[in-house]
Amino acid sequence: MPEQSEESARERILGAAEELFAEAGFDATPTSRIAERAGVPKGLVHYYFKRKPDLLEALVERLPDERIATEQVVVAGDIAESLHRLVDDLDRKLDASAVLSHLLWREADTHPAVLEALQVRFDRIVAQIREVMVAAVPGCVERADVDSAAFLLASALSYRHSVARHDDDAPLGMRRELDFLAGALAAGPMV
Amino acid sequence: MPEQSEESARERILGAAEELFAEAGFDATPTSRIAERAGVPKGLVHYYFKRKPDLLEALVERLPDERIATEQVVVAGDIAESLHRLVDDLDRKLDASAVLSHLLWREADTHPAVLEALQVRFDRIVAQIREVMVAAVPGCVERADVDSAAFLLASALSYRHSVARHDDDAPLGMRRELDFLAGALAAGPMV
Amino acid sequence: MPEQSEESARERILGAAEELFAEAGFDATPTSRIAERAGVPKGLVHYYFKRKPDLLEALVERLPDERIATEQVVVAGDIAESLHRLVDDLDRKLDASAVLSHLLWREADTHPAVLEALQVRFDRIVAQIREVMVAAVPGCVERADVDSAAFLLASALSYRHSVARHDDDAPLGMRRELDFLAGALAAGPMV
Amino acid sequence: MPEQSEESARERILGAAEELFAEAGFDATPTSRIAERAGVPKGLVHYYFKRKPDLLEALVERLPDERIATEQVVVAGDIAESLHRLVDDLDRKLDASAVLSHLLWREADTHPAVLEALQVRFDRIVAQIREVMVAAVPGCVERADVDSAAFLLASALSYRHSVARHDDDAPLGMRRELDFLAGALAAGPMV
DNA sequence: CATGAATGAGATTTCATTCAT
DNA sequence: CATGAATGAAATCTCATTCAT
Repeated sequence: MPEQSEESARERILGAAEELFAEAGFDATPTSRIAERAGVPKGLVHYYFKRKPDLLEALVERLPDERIATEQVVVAGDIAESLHRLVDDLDRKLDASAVLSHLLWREADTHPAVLEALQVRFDRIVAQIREVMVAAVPGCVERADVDSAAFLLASALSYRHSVARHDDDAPLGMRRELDFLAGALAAGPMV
Repeated sequence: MPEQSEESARERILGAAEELFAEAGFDATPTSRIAERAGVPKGLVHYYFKRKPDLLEALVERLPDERIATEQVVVAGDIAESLHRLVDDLDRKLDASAVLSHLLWREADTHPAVLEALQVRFDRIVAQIREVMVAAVPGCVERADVDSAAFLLASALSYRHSVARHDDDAPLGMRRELDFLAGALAAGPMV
Repeated sequence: MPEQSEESARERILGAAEELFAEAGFDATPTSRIAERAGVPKGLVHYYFKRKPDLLEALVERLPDERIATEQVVVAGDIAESLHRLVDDLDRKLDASAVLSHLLWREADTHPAVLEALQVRFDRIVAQIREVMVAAVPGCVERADVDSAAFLLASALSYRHSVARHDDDAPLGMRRELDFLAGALAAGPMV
Repeated sequence: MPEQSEESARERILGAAEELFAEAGFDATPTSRIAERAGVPKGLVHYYFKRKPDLLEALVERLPDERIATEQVVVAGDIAESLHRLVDDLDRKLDASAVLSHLLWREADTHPAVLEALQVRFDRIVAQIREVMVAAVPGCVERADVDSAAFLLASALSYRHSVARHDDDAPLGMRRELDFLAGALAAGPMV
């Protein structure tokens, strides 16, 4: 007899696991505490997830697809503005699953399924940034520069959303950095 | 009676702990396994480190100071070359304690002492990059641009050394990105 | 909706239980695995057999009656041949329920109903062997010798069918032993 | 601080395990009950025996060697008496480890180490009986008859000590059967 | 009738920590 | 100083059984 049956018991368990794993880490979170927070009996956790790592795998599968339609953020000819809009959108989507993202970063080391999911995601973000840059730059632009800028930006984004989130007082935006990158790209091929 | 007494038993314990924590995480590493790998009896671990977290704290104190003398890497007027030399040096120093860095990053969430050490280290790297940039740029340069570039570079460096280290096939160097940043800074204030 | 409804679901459950109990023992076999092998939902096992031990009792009731018509195996005057035929028949019948026999023997210790069934069966076999011996021996024969021989033969038979079945390379027949016993009985009363 | 330190804690644990396994079987005996009966904390059982099956293996290694000096039981020329003395000695030795023997028989199915130990033991008993028979028979004797008789007797002995032990009212001795076998052998080659 | 989600007691196992020697 | 037996709290996982549908 489920107590708060709005959400299915399975869903409540996953939610509780996500929170607790993010708070204390995978290993430091007993399944009993997950059950407690989810408001279900201890046995039910293992009924749905035979082994504890299965919880992690299920969480990976809940990772939202943060793909963004390139044409919706590109402002033709204005790299800086295009990047702002892209980063805004990415931030929003990444924030929506911030807890999840962070916990996965922590567990990537020891859980291959998690590691793979994260690498796929990073590559997707790099590709997306590159796409927007190319679409926004008016004339032609050095492909190597675009790659460099995209890699730097993706690193900074990922870094902030996974590692540097502890630094609560840091401003979320990256306006300064985006302007800098946009300017560098607009300046055309460096000699 | 220590078996391989070249290193002190205490040192061997710390070395074993560093390896094992990095491999499997702090929580997933039993002190008994640390003793085993260090080749010391189980009791000795707790003799030197009363509580398990004491091992982590001792490891933090082993963090080498990767400060680099600015004047040794700066090539006046050549930002790109200066950054290359700086990143080379940083990479070398960070790599020397790569395992340690990574493990600390993993445990930052739950061990405040570790978190603080990491933030101090990140800030130190940003400052150092900024110093080198300022010293290398010939004329004046927008302070905001230097800050942006330094932040982006420090992010990418930290990201690689803590998180992205799994990606074995990625080239360690960042030549392309460094050239790009150097060019952007050399181009002078963006409009 | 039974999937392979040739056999009734109840029958398939008993068959699966017999196999699994024999493979791993009663305690080490979860009812869920019985359901799985039988191809029925988990709930159905407990629907037909309220408690797990009920499965064992139902299996005991399936023990075939291996009684053999004495007159069909006795070759008057030829003890050896008579015993051969008897043992052949018994082997066939016991083999038909070999799995069941073995599992019951394993569980006899802890399930009184099973123990009783096995003792009844052993006594029946002794009696049957005795009957055949008496019918086959031409003249008179020491009753004590018949008893001894019957007991020895029943022991060897039971031993093989319950315990020693692991020894796959042992020949099933006991020709040598039967000839020996027949000769001993034929030799008349020992002094 | 051991409570009854006459016997070592490890020894008390093995003793308790032997008793309980024999009473209820391996699977039905929780390690917690073993600890309880041994008068040690639960953790100590797993300190000495990492996995539960390790307890069984340790018990197998405690199996006494019931070898008997042939020359001590043989009464030259008197097969019956020789067999009596042998069986008496074997009974005594087997009885000394009766509980252990029986429990091992039960678990042979699922624990290969146990199975092997038991087969070795059975073969040893057959060989010993054969030796005594050959030494006691005055003239020459058919080798096949000796083999048959030895196999029958070993079966009956093993059967009684492992399986048929439930039958408390059965007399332990086998005087009748031994006399019968001795007579059969003494009668010389059967035709 | 049949089902499978739900339950909770309890089993095995792990492990940091203590402490007598 | 150093050791490893001892301890017990707690973790993961299993499973017979119940019951609403």
